[in-house]
Amino acid sequence: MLLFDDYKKIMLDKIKTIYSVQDNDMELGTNFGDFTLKIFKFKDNREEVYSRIKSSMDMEFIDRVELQGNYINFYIKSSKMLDTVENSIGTFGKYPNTFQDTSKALIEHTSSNPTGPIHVGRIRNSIIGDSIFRIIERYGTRSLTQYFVNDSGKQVISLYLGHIKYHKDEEMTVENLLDGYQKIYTNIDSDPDIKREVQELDEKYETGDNELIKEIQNTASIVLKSITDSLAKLGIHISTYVWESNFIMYGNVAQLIDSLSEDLKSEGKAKYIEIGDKKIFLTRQDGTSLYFARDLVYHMFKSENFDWIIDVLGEDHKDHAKNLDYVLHNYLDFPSRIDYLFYGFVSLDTGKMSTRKGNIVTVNDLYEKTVEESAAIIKQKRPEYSKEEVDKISNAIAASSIRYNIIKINANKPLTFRWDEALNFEGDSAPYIMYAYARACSLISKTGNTESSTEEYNEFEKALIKAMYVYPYYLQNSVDFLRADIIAGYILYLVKSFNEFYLNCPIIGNSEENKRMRIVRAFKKIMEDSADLLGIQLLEKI
RNA sequence: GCCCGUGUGGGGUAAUUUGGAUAUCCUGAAGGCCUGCGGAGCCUUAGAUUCGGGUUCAAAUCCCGGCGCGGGCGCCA
Repeated sequence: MLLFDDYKKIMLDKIKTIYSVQDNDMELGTNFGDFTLKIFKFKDNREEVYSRIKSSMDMEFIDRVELQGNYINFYIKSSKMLDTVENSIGTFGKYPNTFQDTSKALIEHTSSNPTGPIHVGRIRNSIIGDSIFRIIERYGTRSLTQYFVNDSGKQVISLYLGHIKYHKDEEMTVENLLDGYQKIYTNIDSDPDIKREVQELDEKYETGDNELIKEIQNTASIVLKSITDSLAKLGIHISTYVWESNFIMYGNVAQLIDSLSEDLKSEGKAKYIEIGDKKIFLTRQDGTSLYFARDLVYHMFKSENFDWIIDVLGEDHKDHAKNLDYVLHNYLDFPSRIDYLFYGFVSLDTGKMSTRKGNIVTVNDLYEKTVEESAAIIKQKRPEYSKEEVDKISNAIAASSIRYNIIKINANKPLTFRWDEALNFEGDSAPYIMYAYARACSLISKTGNTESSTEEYNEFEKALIKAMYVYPYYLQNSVDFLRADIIAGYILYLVKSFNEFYLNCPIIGNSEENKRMRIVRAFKKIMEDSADLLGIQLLEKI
């Protein structure tokens, strides 16, 4: 929960004692006042409504109240907004302050099958998950992230078998494993032996051959390591891992199927549950379990320790999630709050991404090219920087840029990856944001820390102060709708306000220096706070 | 075919939940600022709500239909 001087709420509460208005009748103003109240429902006597509301607005933070058409616009004193931000930072080290929630949240994200490098499509999952995790933490809810490692099923068995068949005496490197995996897939249709071997291993695996399960876990963990290395480059660190095989090893899947037995129907030996006119199978004819059953077990497991479960899923999982949710709530008394966050697929401008056709861009490729490109620009713009500085900055730009370009798009929209956009560092981009921060830092390093108690602010100063003050409203919204793109939009708005201020308000040596530096120092803090939510790495020099 | 989602300037994108003022911002195009505290900047101009109906004082937003696009319809995951 966020704690700050919520002027909107204070005004609304007061207005509610006079007239019946809804919370959403008042919103943040854009061009017309700091806050604005819709009074269409009072339009027959709006003059009277206006004058009664106006005279009730006797709070100290009110600058003025105006009637414009069917709206009442409220202007807040900039000095009060700046005080609010500064006091909170001074007292609590952050604006807004938070009240620590007692509940615990678990965000499951990425969970890519450990059968290949992570590409720019899958990374959308990780970036959304990690940003939502950071936002919820910031909001005051204790959270962890979790990667569900899918190490059962034919895909991972093929990875294991590929190594045995094609690279048996070689070291288990990621390259060898992926090569063997590809070979299994290209040969499985023409070679009945391979099909049979996969089948045999699968049955052995499912009946709980713990020796085999462990060997396959080891194999998968090598590819998994390469995935988490890619994530780490973007500043994404998973708190916990859960191996799907553990649920088979410890018999949880069998238990679940037992406990549901009254609700299950059979077709031969295969068991299914009926939802509407659909049959959702939990086990196969041979008794082995299916994804749906294992996912039920996994969710029940998550709910044992967490009050709030968030799953980040590709939109191809929509039906699955709907059915899962239905069974969890109607047959299993699922105790936790659960949210499913879906995201649209990422395609390339050359068409759909396809591992088999080789039409993919891996995160490692993208990262390397972005580092290269930004390093070239830094060398040109700042030839005096050392190699270490160039390295540090270009890595920060690459991680920030990749994250920002993906998170700024509303998750449920499809996204087309384009190299020229990924490598554009102007306008709505991470370097634009990082640069504004560096400018602010440069000013701070050149000025002293002096007091100022001016009440008068020009339009640029006012706009920037307001942009800082409204941060909690954006944060609240992004938590309410579990949307990280709202924060991206906010940061861009904040930075634009700063750049306009910077160009129009000279500071060093100016008579307004002390007043303006108060604003700059607050801006620096809000930037650090908000950029961190998206994993944008701010540097004092860029 | 059926089900779910989506459609905003040349390209991308916000506002759509909760109907409300002049539809945001970026890019690209045309022009401009600046011996400037860091130009990865700032300003100006032109340019958009898929089509048809409906509800409403008011529709990008809600409802119905068409068309386009994405996803799903496995004893795969």
